[in-house]
Amino acid sequence: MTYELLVAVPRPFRTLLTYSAKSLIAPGSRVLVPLGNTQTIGIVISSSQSTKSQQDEPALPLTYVIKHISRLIDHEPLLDKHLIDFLSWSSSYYHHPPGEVIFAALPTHLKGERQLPQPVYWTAIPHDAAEKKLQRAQRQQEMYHWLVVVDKPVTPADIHQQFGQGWQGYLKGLSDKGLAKTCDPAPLNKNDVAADTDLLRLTDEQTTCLQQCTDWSFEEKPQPILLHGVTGSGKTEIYLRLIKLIIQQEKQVLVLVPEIGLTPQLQQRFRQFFPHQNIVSMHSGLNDTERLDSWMQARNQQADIIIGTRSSVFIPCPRLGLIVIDEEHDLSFKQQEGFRYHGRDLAIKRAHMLTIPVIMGSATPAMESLHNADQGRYHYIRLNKRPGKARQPTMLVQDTRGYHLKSGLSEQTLQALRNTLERNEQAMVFINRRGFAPVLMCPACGWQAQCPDCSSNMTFHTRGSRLICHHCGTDRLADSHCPDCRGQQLTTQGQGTERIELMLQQHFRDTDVLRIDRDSTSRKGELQRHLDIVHTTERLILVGTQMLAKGHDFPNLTLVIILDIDQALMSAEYHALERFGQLLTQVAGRAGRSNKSGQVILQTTQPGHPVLLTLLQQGYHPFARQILEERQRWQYPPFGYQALIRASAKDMDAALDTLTSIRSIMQEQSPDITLMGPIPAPMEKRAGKYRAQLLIQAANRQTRYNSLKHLTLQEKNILNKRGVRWSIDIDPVELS
DNA sequence: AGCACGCCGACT
DNA sequence: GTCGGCGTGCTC
Repeated sequence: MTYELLVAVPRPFRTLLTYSAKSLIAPGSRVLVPLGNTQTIGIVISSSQSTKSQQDEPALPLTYVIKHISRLIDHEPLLDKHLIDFLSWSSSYYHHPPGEVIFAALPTHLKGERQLPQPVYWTAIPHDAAEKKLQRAQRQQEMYHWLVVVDKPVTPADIHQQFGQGWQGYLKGLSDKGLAKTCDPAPLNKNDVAADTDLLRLTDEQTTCLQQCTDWSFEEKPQPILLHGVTGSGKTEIYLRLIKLIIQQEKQVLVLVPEIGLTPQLQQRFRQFFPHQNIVSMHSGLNDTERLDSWMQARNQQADIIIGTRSSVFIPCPRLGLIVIDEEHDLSFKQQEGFRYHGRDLAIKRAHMLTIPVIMGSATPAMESLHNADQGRYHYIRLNKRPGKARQPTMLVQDTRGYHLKSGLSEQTLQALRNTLERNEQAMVFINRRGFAPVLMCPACGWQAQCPDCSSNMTFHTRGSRLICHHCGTDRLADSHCPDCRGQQLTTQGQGTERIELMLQQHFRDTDVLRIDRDSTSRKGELQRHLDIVHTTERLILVGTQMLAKGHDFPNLTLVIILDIDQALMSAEYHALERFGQLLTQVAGRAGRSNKSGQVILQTTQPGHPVLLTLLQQGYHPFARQILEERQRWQYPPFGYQALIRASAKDMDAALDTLTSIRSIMQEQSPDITLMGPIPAPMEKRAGKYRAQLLIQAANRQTRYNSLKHLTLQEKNILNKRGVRWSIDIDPVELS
């Protein structure tokens, strides 16, 4: 008797491969299989009795010989049925090869043949003479006391967190002395959840909101909840209390946060609220072993709460009861290369497949989410009040047309800065461009420093007088004179954080100017050091990029100045306005958070921009309405459904030719889709490759799916030469 | 993605 | 005469 397996291998194949095996293998298990003339790891997706023995004639004659697997690696499956179904769905939705999708969900260590680690727990062995035995071993004594006090089985990860480097030695010491042993895991403690005194801290608005979210969450078929809460309105407090209810039902909770959202403060708040729960995290700051540990704890149901960035949406959680998505509008939920999934959208799908609630929060919800709420597909609730006396800041538009700007700031803006500093308060200048100036040019002949590998200017950085390309990282010493006409002194044009910093230092000699951007905070812990300075210095000017917009609380900040927004207002990219509105609202939320009133100044040459005025005068929601109306007129998302096919090659024509071929294949089969392009990408050349794109728009998901499914089936018929690489991006958020 | 096969330039 | 350049095509 033989069995037939469908196996996903980590290769860009559009299909699963068929292998035979002598026994039935549980789906989700790893197998080693022959592929070509090598071996590779695969994950079994399905397993069935071979049809070969039953019928003499197969329905379709096979054009290949089915090979036998080399060996089974796992004795228990890594992934459960739900996760396999969820990953398969993701693979179809994004038209991405199933094997690559499945392997994207595995921690690095499990992508090979390494054995699944067995969970280990340690506990203290009570002993009367323990004190005496440990007299001369200070750290071992501390560890023993800790194990006794904790009074439950702990994992090596817990011990590591508590005792840091050298924990293995101390533990071994205890074990050798008969004072610690391995044991079975502890049962989950559903009753010791959170301190009840915390409930007293909710405001009336929060209490009502929590009640509503609770009711919605416990509906028979819960719909996603969109929690629209202004900055500082306490969305986290709602999440925590909703999570508590789910934990009490002995379920697990997955919390998705943006890439920079997983701050020590957030983890601290969770640990404080859930002192008895096992909280694990999953983010880019962990090494492969730590990631494996978190993954295993989630899979083995030891972790009650998993906090992580977008890839955490794929973590196995056998008892998942709730998904929380914080800052759901954040762009970092969308993977921008390879398997281009959206963590938020997949989280909603996963919750739907499991019939569990999902709550997503934001001060500036994404247009798609607001639209889904409008359509009744999501529940929608608001939190409008900031705690304490904090009020919304006043907004001032500063028309800079026809003014001579002193390195970017108008005289009125400088005056507002002066006033703020005189009151011993902090000001922040926000400019979304790092470096000194985006252009280095020759005033005589017009030459500009260009990146050799990208179609973009190189940014001038003062540190070491260098030119850096912000798209590919090319970095070289800046020219001292024009390479074309040899003569003149070169000049810079435009401004970045460094130039604003320098100008402010010269202008306000008695005030500290602190710059916060990727360049000034690249070293580990540097951002935290900078933030500490902000908290301990009364009077200060902060200069920075969008790093400043996210989550940090600056109590003494009362003035926010926003520069260089015209690009967003005039951009051809329809997402730019939405992003600008979100950024402005988030940045403005930094001003006047305690009992001081805040002011926001916006310098622009477009003071009459209608959407800008709506945002400033009426707020985010009316602004969003206006954008949605505009999108509806053009049938742009969320009213239409897009996919972007990107191609890159060593020359532009090759890329365009491939896309033209794709276009004709799609057009033939799907007359009901709109095809735009192919055109060269807005940035034609990047990192030495020419890039082109073809935009597909459909009236519904089904049409989009069918047209792209047809394309992938016709893959072999695409005219493709000269090393053209192409890929599909579903629901693109960046058309560059 | 790997890995092999395959047909054209500068080397012991 | 061969080593190796990476274009093309296949993997159950």
